[in-house]
Amino acid sequence: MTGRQAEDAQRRALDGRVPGERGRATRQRFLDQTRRMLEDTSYRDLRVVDIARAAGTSPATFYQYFADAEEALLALAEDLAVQGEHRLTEPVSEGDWSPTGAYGTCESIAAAFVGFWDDHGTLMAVIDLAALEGDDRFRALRTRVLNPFTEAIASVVREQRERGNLPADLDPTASAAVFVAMLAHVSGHRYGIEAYGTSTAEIRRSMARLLYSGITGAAPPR
Amino acid sequence: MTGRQAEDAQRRALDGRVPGERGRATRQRFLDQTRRMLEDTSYRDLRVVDIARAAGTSPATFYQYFADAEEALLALAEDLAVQGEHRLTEPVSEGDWSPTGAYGTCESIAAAFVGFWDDHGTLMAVIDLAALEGDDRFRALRTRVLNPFTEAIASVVREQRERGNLPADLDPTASAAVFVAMLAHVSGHRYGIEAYGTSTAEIRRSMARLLYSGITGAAPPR
Amino acid sequence: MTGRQAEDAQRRALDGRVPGERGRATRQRFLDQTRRMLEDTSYRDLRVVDIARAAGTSPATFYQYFADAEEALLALAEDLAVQGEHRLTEPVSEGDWSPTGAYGTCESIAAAFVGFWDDHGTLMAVIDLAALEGDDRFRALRTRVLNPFTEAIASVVREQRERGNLPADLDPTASAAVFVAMLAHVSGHRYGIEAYGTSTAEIRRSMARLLYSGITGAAPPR
Amino acid sequence: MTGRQAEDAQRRALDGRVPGERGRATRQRFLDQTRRMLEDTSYRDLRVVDIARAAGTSPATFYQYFADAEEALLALAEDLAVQGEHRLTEPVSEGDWSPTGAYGTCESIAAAFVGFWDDHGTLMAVIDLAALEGDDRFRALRTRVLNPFTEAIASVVREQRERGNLPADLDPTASAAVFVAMLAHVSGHRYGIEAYGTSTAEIRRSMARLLYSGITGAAPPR
DNA sequence: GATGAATGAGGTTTCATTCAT
DNA sequence: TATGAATGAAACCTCATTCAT
Repeated sequence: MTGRQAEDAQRRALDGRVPGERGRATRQRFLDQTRRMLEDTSYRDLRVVDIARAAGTSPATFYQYFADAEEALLALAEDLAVQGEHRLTEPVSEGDWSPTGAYGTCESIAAAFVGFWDDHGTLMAVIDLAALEGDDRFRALRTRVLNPFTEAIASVVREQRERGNLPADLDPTASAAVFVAMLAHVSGHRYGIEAYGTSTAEIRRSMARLLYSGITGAAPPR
Repeated sequence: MTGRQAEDAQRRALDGRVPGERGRATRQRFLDQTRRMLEDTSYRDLRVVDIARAAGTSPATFYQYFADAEEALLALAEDLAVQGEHRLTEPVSEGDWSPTGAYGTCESIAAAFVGFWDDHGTLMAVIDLAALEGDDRFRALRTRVLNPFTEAIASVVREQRERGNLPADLDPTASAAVFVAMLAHVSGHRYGIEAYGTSTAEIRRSMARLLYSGITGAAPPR
Repeated sequence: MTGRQAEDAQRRALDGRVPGERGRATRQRFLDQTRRMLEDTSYRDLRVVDIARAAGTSPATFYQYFADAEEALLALAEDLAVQGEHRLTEPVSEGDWSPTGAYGTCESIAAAFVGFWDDHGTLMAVIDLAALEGDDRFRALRTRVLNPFTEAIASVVREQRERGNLPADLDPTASAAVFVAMLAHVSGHRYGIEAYGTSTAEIRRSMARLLYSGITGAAPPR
Repeated sequence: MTGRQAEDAQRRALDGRVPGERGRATRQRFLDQTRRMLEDTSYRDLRVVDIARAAGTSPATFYQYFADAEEALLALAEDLAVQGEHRLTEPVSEGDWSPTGAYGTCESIAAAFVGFWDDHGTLMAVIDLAALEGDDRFRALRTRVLNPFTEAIASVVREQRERGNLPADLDPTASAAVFVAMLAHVSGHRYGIEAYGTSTAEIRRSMARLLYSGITGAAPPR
C-alpha cells in the first residue's frame, strides 16, 4: 500500500467510501450540531434523531459518518485534547518560576483553566461524566487532555523540591494530581461555587494562591 | 392536624395509604437493591424493572413507593446528607487549629474525605453526575452534603485571617469552596490519580499540606 | 429449591413473572397466529409487528413472551417433534415385516409421511429452511423430529440383513438416511412433483415400492 | 431487427446502453462476488452494499447491471441450468441399461448428483430455498435444472415397464420424480446424513442400489 | 398490599434505492 | 461508466407506566 493509499484508507467513511468535499461538510455539520446541542442537553439525552434533525438531514445520513452518538462526541473531544495540550500546558512550561515571577505564573495557570472551561465547559463536563461512568474511551481522552499539564506541573514541583523549597519527601506526581483535580473541579463547578456568593475573580485568586504556596513552598503572598 | 397525624402523613405511600410494617419492609428492600445495583450500573441505566426484580417484587409495587427511579436515589442520598454533615464537618469544627495542632487537623480532614468516599463513593458519584447534568434536586442535595463543611472551613479561614495569618483581601468563602472542590474531586477521582502511580497515602498527604498552608498561611510543613 | 419451585421457575415468563391463566392464553394466541401466518408468508418475512397485530396485541406484549420471532417458531416446532416421534415411527416399529405384511407396512409408512406433511408441511418447511441456512437450533430440531424414525428403519434394515435378505456389506444407517431423505423431500415437494401430472396416490405408491424393495431385498411387488 | 441487433439488445444494460468491454467485466465481477459471498452467507442476508463493496465498486453501479440482488442470483443460476442438463442427464441417456450394465449406470447417476452438488451445492441450496419459499422464478429454474434428468429417468422406467420388468400399473413419471427427490435431497443434506456416521461412499451406494432395483425391477445386487 | 399483564411512545438501526456529478 | 451522498421506510426493541385483580 502506498503512502497515498494509506492516507485515503484513513479517511474512508464507515461504509468504505472515500469522502469528498460535500461529505466532509456534512460530517462537520453533524459535529457542529452535536456541540450545540450539548449546551442544553445532557449527553445521555443526545438522540441521533435530534442531531440529524438539527443538522437538516436524516438519521440514516448520520450513520454514514458515525457508528453512534458517542462517536461524534469522541470526535469533538479529540479536537479538545489537541487544544488542551497547548493552552493549558504553555503557562506552566513557558512560565516564569523565579521567586518574583512565580505568583504571576500561578495566576496565569488559574486563568488558563477557567478560560478553557469557559470555552469548552460543556464538552469537558461530558468527558468527565462519561469517564466517571466508567467509559474507558472517555477516561483515556480525559487523561490525554490533562496529562501534559499534570506532567508539566510535576516537573516544576520536582525542580522546586530539588532547590530545597519543598520537603524532600513530597511526591511531585501526587502533588500535581491534586492541583489538577482542584483546577478542573473548580473550573467545572463554578455554578455551585458562585452560588455561595463569590466571584470568579475571587475563585481564581484562591486557586492561584494555593498553587503558589503548594509549588514554591513559600507562604501565600499578600 | 395533630403532630401525630402530620407524622403519619409524611410516611404515607404514594397512593395515600398509611403504610404498615410490611410496607415499610418492602420499601426498604427497594432502597437496598437500588444501592446494590449502583455498584455496577451507571445510574442512568438503572431500570425500575431491574430494581423491582432484584428486590423480589414487581415494578407495579415499586410505583406504590416511589414516583420514579430517581426518587429512590434521592431517598438514599438523603441519608448521606445527614451522615456527611457529621462525619465531614466534625474534624474541622472540633479540630485543633493551634500552630502545633493545625497540620494534624488537616490530615484528619483529608482522611475524613477519602474515608467518606470510600464508603459512599458510588452514591456521591451519582449525586455529582446528576448535579452536573443539571438536576436541581441533586444540586440541592450536593450542597446539603457539603455545605456545612464548607462553612466550617470558611469560618476557620476567617478566623486565621483576622489573626493576620492570611491576607486581608482573601475571601474565606471562595477559599473554602476551592478546598472543598479539591477534596471532593480528588476523593472521587482516585481511579484516575492512582493511574499515575501514586498511592492514596501520598495523595492524602498532598491534600493535607495544601490545606495547611492555605488555611494557616504558614509554609507547608516539612 | 423444592420440586414445586423448580416447576414454577421453568414456567417463568421472560421478565421473571410467573404466568397466570390470562398470560398463557395470550402466549397461545401468539403461537396460533404465528402458525397461521406461516401458511402464506415465508418465515423470513415473519414480522413481530404482524404477528402481534394478528393476535390483537402490540409488539411490546409479544416480547414479554418471546425473545424474537424465531423463538416462537421454535416453540411451535417443539410440539412437532413430539408428535413426529409417534406418528412417523409407529408404522415402522409396530409394523408387520413378515414377507406377506411388509409391503402393507411400507405403504403405511409412505402414507404416514405424506399425512404428516399434509398437516404440518409449512412448519416442516420452515424447519428445513432454517436448518439449510445453518441455524443450529433448527438443525437439532429437525434431527429430533426425524431421528427416531431413521433409527427405527435402520434397525429393520439390520434385521433383514441378518436374515440374509440384504447384502452383508449394506450399511443400515446410510440406507435408512436415504429413505428418510426420499420420504421427507417428496412429501415436502409435492407441489413440484404434482406439476408433472402425477397424483399423490401414485407418488405414495412409488415410495412404498422403493421402500419395500430397499428394505426387504425383494423385487418390488406387482 | 437483425440477428446482430437482437443479440445486442439482450446484452443491454438496464439503462439501455449497449455495454462495452469494461462494463461486461464489471458485471462479471458482481457475479463472481455474489457467488463467493454465498459460500458463507445465507442468500437472505445478501446485501447489495456488501456485494458491491466486495466487488470493489459502489451499490449505485450494481443497479446499472441488475434490478436487485435476486437478479444476480438468477443470472448465476441460469448457468447452472445449462450445465445441469448435460452433467446430470448424460449418465442416464448414454448409460448402459442392459442387465449387466444397469447397476454401473445407477452408480454413475448417483455419483453425478453428488459431484454436481459438491461443485454447486450452495447455489443449488439457494435455488431450493427460494423455490420452497414460493418464488416462481426460482421454481421454474429448479425445474429447468432437474427436468431433463427427470424425463430421461422416466423414459428409462417406461422402457423397462414395457419389457415387463416393472408392474404395468407403475407410473414412470411419479417414479422418476421420487428418484429425483431422493438424489437431490440426499446430495443437498449430506451435512445431516453424515452426522449419523456414514460416509459419502456408503450413501452413494445406497442410492445406487435403490435406483437399480427401482428402475430395473431386479432385486438389489449384492 | 402486591402484581400479572398490557401498551404507548419513541429512539435505533439497517437497507434498497435514487440522483447529481 | 462510475460513485459519493442522501434518504424514506420500516422493523426492532425497550421502558416507564397504568390497571384490574
